[in-house]
Formats: sequence, structure tokens, C-alpha cells
Amino acid sequence: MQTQIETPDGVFIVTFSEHGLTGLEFPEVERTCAQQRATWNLPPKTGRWHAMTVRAVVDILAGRTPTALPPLDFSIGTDFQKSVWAAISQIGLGKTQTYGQIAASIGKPLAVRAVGGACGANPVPVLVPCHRVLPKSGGMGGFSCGSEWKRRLLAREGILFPALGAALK
DNA sequence: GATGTCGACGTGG
DNA sequence: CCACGTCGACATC
Repeated sequence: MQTQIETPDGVFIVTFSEHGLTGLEFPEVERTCAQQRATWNLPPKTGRWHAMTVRAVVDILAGRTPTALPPLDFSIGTDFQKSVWAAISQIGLGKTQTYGQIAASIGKPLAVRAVGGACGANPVPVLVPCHRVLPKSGGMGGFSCGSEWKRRLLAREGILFPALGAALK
């Protein structure tokens, strides 16, 4: 089940399963009306999730900690990915972790690169703040949805990015 | 010090 | 196999 949510930053597209939120996409250049699916069309349960998602995303975009999150359905991921995502979800707003720290926190200090992979596979960016995971070296690392978004998200949380000109020291 | 190469990890193509 | 949203160690200038 797919629907959209509107924010000051554009229209995001979210996908729900029986158990919760399974996907979230950034506003893209392509914005066809084909996906128009009014919320009134959704089952009550999903409608509520939708409302929660809207509020959560808007809050985060505004740099505030969301009061409530919809249930997230990670069942689509592998065990490894689930543990990575769980670890990432615990990063507080305005804080950051390195890929290495995430790897260590799930008991696989060497699987750093694999963490990067799991981040990229994260179906629910923003809510699972994969953008708060930075390379130890100080750069910004990559971002599947476009590094521009990563930078913007971080900026909203008060993490002005040194890179992109200014050195990281 | 400043670079360069390499191995380790899980997933998907 | 190979390529990634990496890191740290070690080898060489």
C-alpha cells in the first residue's frame, strides 16, 4: 500500500505493509499523479500510521525530535541489516556516529563496510537516521538518495557540515 | 607527515 | 566473482 505525505520540502512517498512502514522515498524530480492515492482510501490502521509518519517526518525536517513513530516493518531485511538499522535508530537527533561505531555496537567491529551496505539498503531513510552515520575520516560518505539530502538533513539538526570546502581538521 | 595498498564484512548483481 | 555510503594497519616516500 502506497501513499504520499506532504512536507515543506516536497512530497515523500511512503509504503506500508500489514505490520507497519516498509518504505519511504524522497521527493524526486518525477512526480506523476499516477500514484495519487488519497488517505481516505486506506484501511483505518494504515491511515493512522500515515498520520504518524507525516508528523514524524515533518518534525525531523524541522529539526525536532518526533514525539511518535509509526511501527516500522523491518521484516524485509536480513538479520544483519535489522541489527544495523536498530542500532542506527538509537542515534539521538543532532548526534552522529561513524560506520565503525555502528559496526562495533552490533558486535561486528570488522564489518564496517557491510554496515555501509546496510545503510544503503535502509528502506526508511529519515526515520531510521542513516544520514547521521558518517565516515570516521570526517567526510560525509555517500548517500543512496543523494548526498544533497544527507547534507540538508544534517543541517536541519544543527550539524552544519564542515566538509564541502572547510576542512575537518 | 603525507599517501598508497590491502584485508575484513555482508549483500546484491 | 566484483563492487559498494568504510576503517585501520603497515609500507614507502
